Amino acid sequence: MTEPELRPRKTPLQTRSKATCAAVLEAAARILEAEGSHALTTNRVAERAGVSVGSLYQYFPGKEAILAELIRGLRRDMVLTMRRAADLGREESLASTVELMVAAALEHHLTRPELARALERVEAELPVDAETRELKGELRNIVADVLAGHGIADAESVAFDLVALCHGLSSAAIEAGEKDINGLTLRLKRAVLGYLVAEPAGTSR
Amino acid sequence: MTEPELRPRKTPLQTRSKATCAAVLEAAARILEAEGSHALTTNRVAERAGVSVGSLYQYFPGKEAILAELIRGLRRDMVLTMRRAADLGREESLASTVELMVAAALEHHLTRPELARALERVEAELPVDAETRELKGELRNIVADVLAGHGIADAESVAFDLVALCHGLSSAAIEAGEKDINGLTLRLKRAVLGYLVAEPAGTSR
Amino acid sequence: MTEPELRPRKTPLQTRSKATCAAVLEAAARILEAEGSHALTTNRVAERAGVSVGSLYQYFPGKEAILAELIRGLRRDMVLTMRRAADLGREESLASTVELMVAAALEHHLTRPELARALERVEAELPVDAETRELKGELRNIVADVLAGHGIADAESVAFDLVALCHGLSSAAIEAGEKDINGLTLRLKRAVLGYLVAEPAGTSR
Amino acid sequence: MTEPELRPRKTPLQTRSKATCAAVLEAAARILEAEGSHALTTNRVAERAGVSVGSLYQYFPGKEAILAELIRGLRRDMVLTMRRAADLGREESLASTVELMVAAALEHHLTRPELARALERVEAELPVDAETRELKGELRNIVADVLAGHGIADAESVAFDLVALCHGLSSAAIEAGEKDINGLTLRLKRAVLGYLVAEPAGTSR
DNA sequence: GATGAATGAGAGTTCATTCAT
DNA sequence: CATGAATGAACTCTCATTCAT
Repeated sequence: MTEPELRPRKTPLQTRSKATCAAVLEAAARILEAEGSHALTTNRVAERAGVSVGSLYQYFPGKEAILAELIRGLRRDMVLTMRRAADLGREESLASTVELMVAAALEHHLTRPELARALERVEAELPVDAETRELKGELRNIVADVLAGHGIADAESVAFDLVALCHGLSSAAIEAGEKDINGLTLRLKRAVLGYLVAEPAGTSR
Repeated sequence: MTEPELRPRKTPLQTRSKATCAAVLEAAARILEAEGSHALTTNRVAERAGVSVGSLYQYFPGKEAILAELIRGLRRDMVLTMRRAADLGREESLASTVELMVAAALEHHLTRPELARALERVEAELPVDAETRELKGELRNIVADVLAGHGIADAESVAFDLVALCHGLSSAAIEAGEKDINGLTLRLKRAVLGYLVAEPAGTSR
Repeated sequence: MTEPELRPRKTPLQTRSKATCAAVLEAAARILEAEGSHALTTNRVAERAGVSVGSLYQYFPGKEAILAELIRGLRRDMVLTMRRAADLGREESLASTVELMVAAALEHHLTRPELARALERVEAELPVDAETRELKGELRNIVADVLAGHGIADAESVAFDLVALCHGLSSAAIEAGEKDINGLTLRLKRAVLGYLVAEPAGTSR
Repeated sequence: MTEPELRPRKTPLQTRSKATCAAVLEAAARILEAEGSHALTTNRVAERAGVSVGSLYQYFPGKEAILAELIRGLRRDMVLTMRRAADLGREESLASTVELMVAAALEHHLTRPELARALERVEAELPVDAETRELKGELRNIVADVLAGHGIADAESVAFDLVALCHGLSSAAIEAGEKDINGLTLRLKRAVLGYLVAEPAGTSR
C-alpha cells in the first residue's frame, strides 16, 4: 500500500495554468455535489473542466490529489472564517462570541452543503496529509484561544469536544434537511454553552 | 441511476446456508476494518469467507447488499443495547440514566471501532433502506421516551440533538485515538446534561 | 471443440420420469417463446418445470440436449402433419394437393410461432444431430413423392427448392406480423405453382 | 429488459481511430465466420483485432453494437449492389432484369457466406435498430420500383414476397453447400418469374 | 432417485494512467 | 505543453454443472 501523492504537481504560476487548475477543481466539486464520489472519474472531471486528461495529470498526480486539494481548500476557508469570527468576538461576552463562531461554522456548511458532505466522507477514507491535519489543529487552536481568553480551564481539550459536538449536531441537522438556520444556530449555542456551564466531571452521583 | 437492491436474496433456512451467509458477512466486516471500503470487492469477500463468488451472489444481490446488511445488524444491536440501558435506568435519576445510556452507546462504538467507523462512512454514501431508517428513528424514540419520562419538554427534538452531538463527540474522540473510556463517558455526560440544563433558546443576549 | 451430447440421457419408461421430462421440455419451450434463447438457463428451466436442477440433468446431459429435443419434436410433428396432408391429397389435382400441404406447413408455423422462430435460430447455431437431419430429408422426400406422382421431373431438386422458398416466404410474412392466413396460403400456392409451371432453365434470353 | 444501445459510441475522425474501429469490426466478422456468434466475446474480438478491450469500448458500447454495425454494413452493401443492378436493368426485359438482380443478390451472399449466415441469425435475435429497418425497406422499394416499371400490379406486396422467397431459397442452397452458382441463379430466376406469371390469387381451383 | 447449495471459469465493462502525436 | 487514443488490470456478476445430503 504505497500512499498516493496528495499534493498538486506544481504550483501554477502562469495565468493559464491557474485557470486550468481551477477549472479542474470546480469540475470535480460539481460532480461530487451532483453525483457523489463514485461518479468522480478523472476522464469525466477533465471533460467537464473542458480540459484533456493529459492536462489534468499535468497538474495533479492523480484523482486523490484533486480530492485532497478540494479538502484543503474547504479547510482553509473554514479556518479563515472562524478566525474572522473570533476576532470580531474579541471584545464581546462569551455567549456572543459563541454565537458568532457557531454562525460562522454553520454558514460554512451551508454554502455548498452537498459538496461539504461529500468531501467529509471522502476525507474519512483518504490518508490525511500533513497540511489538512495542521488546518484541523489550527481550527481547534482558534477555539481554544477564545475559550482561554474567557478564563475557561483546560481550553484545548474543551475546544476539541466543542468542535466535535458542533460538527455532529450540524451535520445531522443539515442531512436531515433542517432549513431553519436561526433555530439551528440557537441549538448549537445551547449545546456549547451548556457544555461550558456544566460541571466538568464525575462529581455528580 | 438504478438503485441497487439492498435486501438479501434469500433468507437461508438450512444450516449450511446460514453458515455461508454468516461467513460472507464476517469476511466483509474484517476487510472493512482492516482495509476500508475501497478494498471490499465481491471476489475478495468470497475468498476471505472461504466461499465461492457464486455462493456469495446466491445470498446477496451485490456488494451494496452486504454492506447494507452489516449496517442493519449494527443498528439492530445498537437499538437493543440502548433499550436495555433505558430500562435499567427506569428508576434512576436523569444523571444516572444518561450515564448508563452514554456508556451503552460508547460500548457499542468500542467493540469494533474500525468497523463502526467504516460502516458509518459507507452508510452516508448508500441509499438508506427502509429498515435502517426505521431503526434510526427507533433509537431516537428510546431517547425521547427517557427524556419525556423526566419531564423534559420538546423531547423529540432534544433527542435528535443529543444523539447527534454524542455521535459527533464520540466519533471524533475515538478517531483521535482516545483510550480513556471513563473520561470520555464523563465528557459525553457533561455535553448531554449541559444541553439539557441550558436555557432552550434566544432568551440570552 | 468437443461436440456436446444432444441425445437425452435415458428414454424414460416410468410414468413419473416421463412427466418430469415433459415438464422440462415444456418449461424450456415457454421460456424460449416468452424471452428468447438468451434467457434459457438450466436453473430457470428446472425452476419453471417445478423440478430440481439435479433432476433435469438426470434426463438431459445439458442445455443443448433440451434444445435439440425440442427441435426434434417440432420436426417430427412437421413430418407427420405433412405426411397426412400428402395422403389426403393423393387423389386430388396438383393445385389442390399443393394447397393442402401449404396449409399444413403454415398451420405448423402458427401453432406456436414464437417457439418455432426461436428454435429455428437455435438450430442454425447447433451442430445438427443425425435424427434432425434425417427428419429434414424425410420432409423433402414427402414433397418429392407428391411431385413425382404428378409427373414432375427432377422431383428431388424441385422439392428442395419448394420447401426452401416456402420456408423463406412464410417466415418473413409471419415475422412481419401477417395475420391474413388465407391470403398467405394463396401467396405460397402462387409461389409453388409458379415455380412448377415456369420453364426449368436458361432457355430464355 | 433495457434495450442495449446499438449505435457506435463515437464516429472516429482521426486515422488511428478509424483503423481501430475497422480492426474491431473485421475481427468480429472473422470470429463470426469461423466460430459462430457464441464465440464472439468482447475480449476475444479485441485480442483478434490487436487492440485492447478498452479501445473496443471506446467505439462500441457493447458486443451488440458491433454486431449491429456489421449488419448495417452488410445491408448497406446489399442496397448499393441491388440499386446498381436495378439501374443496369433499366432498359432490359423483365427476365433480364430479374437475372441481373438475382445474380447481384447471390453475389452478395457469396462473398462471405458464413458471415452472412451468422449475421442473419444474429439479426433475428437483436432488437432491430431504425437504420437497419430502413435499409430493409429500401431494398424492397428498389425491387418494387422495378416491378412497377414493368407494369406489375401490387408491386410492393409482390416485392415483399419475392425478396423473401429468394432469401429462403438461396440461404438453404448455400447452407446445403451448393456450388453451382449459375444453376442456382437459374433456379431463383425460375422462382421469381414463376411467381410473377402465376395468377395472383384464389381464382384457380 | 431427488435435491439445491456450492462451484468457478469466464463474460462484460470501467477507469486511472500513459505516451505518441 | 496540450491532446485524447490506447491500455489492461481489476471488478461485478452469471450460469452450466457437480455432488454431498
